[in-house]
Amino acid sequence: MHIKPPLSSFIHPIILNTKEPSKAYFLPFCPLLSLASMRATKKMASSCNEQELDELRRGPWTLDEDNLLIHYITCHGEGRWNSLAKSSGLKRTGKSCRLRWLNYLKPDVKHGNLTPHEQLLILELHSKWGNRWSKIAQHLPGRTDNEIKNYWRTKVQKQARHLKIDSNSKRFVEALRQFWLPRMFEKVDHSSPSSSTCTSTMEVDQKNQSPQLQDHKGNMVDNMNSSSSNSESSGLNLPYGYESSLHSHSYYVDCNNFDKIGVSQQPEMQELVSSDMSILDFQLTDAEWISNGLADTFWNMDQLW
DNA sequence: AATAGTCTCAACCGCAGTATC
DNA sequence: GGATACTGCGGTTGAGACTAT
Repeated sequence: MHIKPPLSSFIHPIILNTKEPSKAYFLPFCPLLSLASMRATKKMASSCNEQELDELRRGPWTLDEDNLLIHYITCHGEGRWNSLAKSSGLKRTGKSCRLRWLNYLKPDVKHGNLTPHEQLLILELHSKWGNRWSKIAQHLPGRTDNEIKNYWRTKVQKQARHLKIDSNSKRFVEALRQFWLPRMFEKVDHSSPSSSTCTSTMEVDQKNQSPQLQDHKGNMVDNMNSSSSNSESSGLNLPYGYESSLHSHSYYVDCNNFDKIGVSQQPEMQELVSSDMSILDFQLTDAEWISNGLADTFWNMDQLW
């Protein structure tokens, strides 16, 4: 396929970073395509004639295709994807072009691992909205719904499987709040230069708790009490802005002052804090399941992140 | 080194909502 | 108002990379 080179003045950064495109294949020669999916493709692209359908490409995009799409959108703008697909010379559906642009080629799309901030935000927002990936993605600039969805499936659901808990269950949500969110706060704290002078009580508590949780199964409540009393007796003014108190069968994080902490200086987090959601404000009423080794599992799962 | 199992993530699919004719 | 086209969303798939045996 001969494709005009992109404008000399236009060098898209993603082209420099993109993976070596996998071998591309044309629809009629693709052994991986089932008859059903070919039919589906034909049905989907109902506006195309038979010959066009036979030439429609699927599968990974090549560098040339990427360049062509970028070049076309640079000149004509995005949107009207079906006509774009036809006019650009790409043998792709409009849907495919749109997806490639929005998820990968668009200049403001971030690539690379999610930051602790972003991971925290995803956990928070998913607790609030569930699998509303696009809505969640709106609060993470540069991240796509697809990326967030993949993150959830590969990282979060993996943890759920590991724990043998349904990731949609209340128990799992509680586990997230109980263990992950504090850990994420800790990570955010470490990763945020602006908050480097802060010492989170949660962090202190966790440093104290973690080995105990790992080494002494079944003593969770006592540990909690111990930690709680430390926290309370010290009368700490939580520099992190939230209070953590641990009671015999409950674990309570007060986010009343949450807006003072580093992480919540981000607009998205401020929105969360100001919302009616009290995501960090939870009571653990069923503590025994944690003491049955769940905590161990959680605390040992940093390696998975 | 070979093989099997697992993980990641780009891409696809079906569907629903909206726009246009 | 109905038909058709377009767009966007969430769920799913599968190729390639990675890891364990």
